[in-house]
Amino acid sequence: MRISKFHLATVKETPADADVISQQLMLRAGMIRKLAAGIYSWTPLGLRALRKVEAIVREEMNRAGALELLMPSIQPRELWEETERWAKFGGQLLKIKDRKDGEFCYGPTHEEVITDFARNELRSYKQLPINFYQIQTKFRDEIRPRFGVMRAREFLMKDAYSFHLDTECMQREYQNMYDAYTRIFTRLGLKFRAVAADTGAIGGSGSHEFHVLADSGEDAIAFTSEGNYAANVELAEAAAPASPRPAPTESLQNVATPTQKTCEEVAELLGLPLSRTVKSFAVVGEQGFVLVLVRGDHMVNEIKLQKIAGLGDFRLATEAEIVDHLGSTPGFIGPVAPVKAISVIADRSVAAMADFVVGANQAGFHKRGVNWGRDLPEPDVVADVRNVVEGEPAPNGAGTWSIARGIEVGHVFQLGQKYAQAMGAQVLDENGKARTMYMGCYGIGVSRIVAAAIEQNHDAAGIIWPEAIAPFHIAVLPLGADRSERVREAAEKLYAELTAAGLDVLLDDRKGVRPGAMFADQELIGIPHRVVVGERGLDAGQYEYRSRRAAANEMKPIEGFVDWVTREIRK
RNA sequence: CGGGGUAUAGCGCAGUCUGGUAGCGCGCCAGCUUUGGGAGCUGGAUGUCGUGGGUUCGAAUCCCCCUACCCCGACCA
Repeated sequence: MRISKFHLATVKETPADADVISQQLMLRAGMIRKLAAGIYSWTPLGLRALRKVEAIVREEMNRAGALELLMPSIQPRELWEETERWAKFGGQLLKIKDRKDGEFCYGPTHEEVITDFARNELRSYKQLPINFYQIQTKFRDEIRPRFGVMRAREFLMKDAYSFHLDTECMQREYQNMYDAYTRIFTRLGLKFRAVAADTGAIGGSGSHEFHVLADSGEDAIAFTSEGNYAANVELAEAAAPASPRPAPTESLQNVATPTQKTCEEVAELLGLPLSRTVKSFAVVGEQGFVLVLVRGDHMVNEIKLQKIAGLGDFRLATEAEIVDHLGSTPGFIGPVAPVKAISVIADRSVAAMADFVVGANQAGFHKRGVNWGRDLPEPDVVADVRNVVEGEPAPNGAGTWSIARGIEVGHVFQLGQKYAQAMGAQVLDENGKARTMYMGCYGIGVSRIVAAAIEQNHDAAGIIWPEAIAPFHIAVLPLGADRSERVREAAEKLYAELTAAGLDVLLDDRKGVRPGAMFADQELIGIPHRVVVGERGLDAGQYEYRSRRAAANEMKPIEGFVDWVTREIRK
């Protein structure tokens, strides 16, 4: 591609409303343009990167035996009523009406459509197992779209759905997809990690997420020092306390904490370690007001909390409810002597504490020397309801937990019969008996991968594309071509040869563009290789080659250069 | 949805408090010079000051409504 015939639209200034590096660089490089909140156009440059990701995903899905199809993005309400997700999916579902007032949604995912397709197409166990996939635009009306295409409302997704007669078969395909995903992210040149995950709104039994590792990632993932187990922090289990609860040594007393509301402030005032304080988190569940207790140095894990019987879809308590049940405003609340009956859920670490500090349910006061059984009843529920922290022991002798940040780019689920059951997707087995199919589903955020790759690979000058995603493999930069017929001809010849070798080549044939601007553009848009053609080099029979990751030029003989650089790029 | 903020040229911003000719930088166009790390000079084009209403002789500026966008919290590929 010649830049003179391409739409290269780089800018020097960082757009004001871009707050992560990938979004800044994609805008500066001219890869994407915002149309509305969370809705982007892909420019010719950006689309080249997107298509490369898409091509690798498609190749590996095909290699793994999945069949590509394409389903509609607009889906009728009736289908979503069958699984009760028209209501359950909530505000993320973009609902639209046609001219006859018929109700539709823009597909955020395709379990309903594919299950409908499968129940119509699949009649016999002989047609199973089968795995259908598509690469298609999805729309999720995110509460808060941000970070450019990393968390957009409209995005490109590869979604696959497999159908099976039994669980074992489903699990084999799950493993097959897990392996295909591993190949995909490896080929894309990304540092990634598969982690055990919560199933969320999609549902089902088993699930893994694939995360691109990057410090700017929105997700925390936990992995053990022994045994190679990794999980989303939402799921990572905290080991039960090793030692039993000590006997009380202090008596219960009120202490004045006039302005100290947080555990940190209270611990500092009392000269106690943060781990001696207890945080009280007020929620309202199906069975009323609940106080959740975790240690002052821990964080409540709301996903774990949701799984506790009787809580269901809990919500944070309002300030009025807190005052009503405990007699105090937030900041000084605790489980001792509530005004009204409440239930108490204690994290396992809290249940094993003695002589701890809690809010006194009185503004300006906390209680210290608090002990279970003596000063308040034993907790109603003791469970693991907190996030694990860096360095703490992992369960089952798996060493210690470490925490890293990741960007979720893939997710595989064993759905079981959830959708097939709700929608009556059955086939006849070898005995002529109707059996409900088992399903798996497997997603990859194609557009998100482009952003994630940048988060993981950039420097002060711009993007550094992994070879597999780069919109162009190599840039040819002629210096002084406006004055030198020789340079112009040599660059044209090199461009033709590299193109003939099957590479995606960008030739900077713009008139009157000075060298500094050429270099800056090539580095910003992240072309992994560049070759400078100038009078200096031609006199010496050399090109100046530079890898995007290198700090200096290498002089390469013109003779044999195309072969050499083609091998560099292909390896 | 709750809280906070912004809206002025293609982009980044000043001007608003204290009402009176709409500005700066980058980019864009033309010419000349320059040419190995985002060139210099000269000249030029570009705005319903987010929308609607009000106050006023006069509104980017003051008041009201609306809308869009951004940031912080509960979601997910």
